Amino acid sequence: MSEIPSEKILTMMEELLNVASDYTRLKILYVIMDEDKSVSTIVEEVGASQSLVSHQLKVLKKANLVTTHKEGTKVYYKLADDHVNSLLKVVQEHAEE
Amino acid sequence: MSEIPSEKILTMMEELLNVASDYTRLKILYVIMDEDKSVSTIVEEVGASQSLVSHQLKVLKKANLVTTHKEGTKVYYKLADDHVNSLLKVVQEHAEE
DNA sequence: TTGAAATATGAACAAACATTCATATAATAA
DNA sequence: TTATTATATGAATGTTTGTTCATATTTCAA
Repeated sequence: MSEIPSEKILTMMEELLNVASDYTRLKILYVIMDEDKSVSTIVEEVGASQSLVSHQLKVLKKANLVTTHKEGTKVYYKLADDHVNSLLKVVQEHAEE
Repeated sequence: MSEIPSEKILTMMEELLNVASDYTRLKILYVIMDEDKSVSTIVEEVGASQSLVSHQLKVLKKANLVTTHKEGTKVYYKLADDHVNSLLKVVQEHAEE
């Protein structure tokens, strides 16, 4: 007897899934999964343009999937919490079958 | 040391998340979560137009998130497998905090 | 065979979005 | 200050997509 979540919860779920459902952002999330990394490192490892990565990092941050801290001129991004990990794991398992 | 999934896997993950990341489709998935239901029942319980529900059911089916069987004029939809449940659970938990 | 009920489909449209390009801002070093 | 490195931002654009409206198809009963 699972209930349908409230409109508010459903909307929040929709937003989270929307943010996660982009190739570039998925790749970013994996790149910073184990340790926080600077934007320039993320740009290298993701293999996308600096502008695109910066735009998408902003999307991820606005949705609270990542947090940041600054060191000098560099900005380090990391996953916000463990839910993001769980989400990626479940989706990856589904995809790998 | 989590590896970045292959391009193919990432694309599949992107597609799954995309399909899940819509308000109407999320609601449909919850409506048929416990038992399979006919389109007309889904339309009622979701509270969207028949056309919209039908279109979105098609999207869900194409992505293999749901399966169908026919009884007379009615078509019954149900969740394809348990991954869908797990995915919704993880996302819902994230949203509820 | 007509009619009604259930479901699917196609066109049309506005809104959302990913990406690129050019440029701005911030921090530091020389 | 000036130059350089790191990051962010804004405009522009082409594509995708959610929704509606109208209509088609299927199934079965009368």
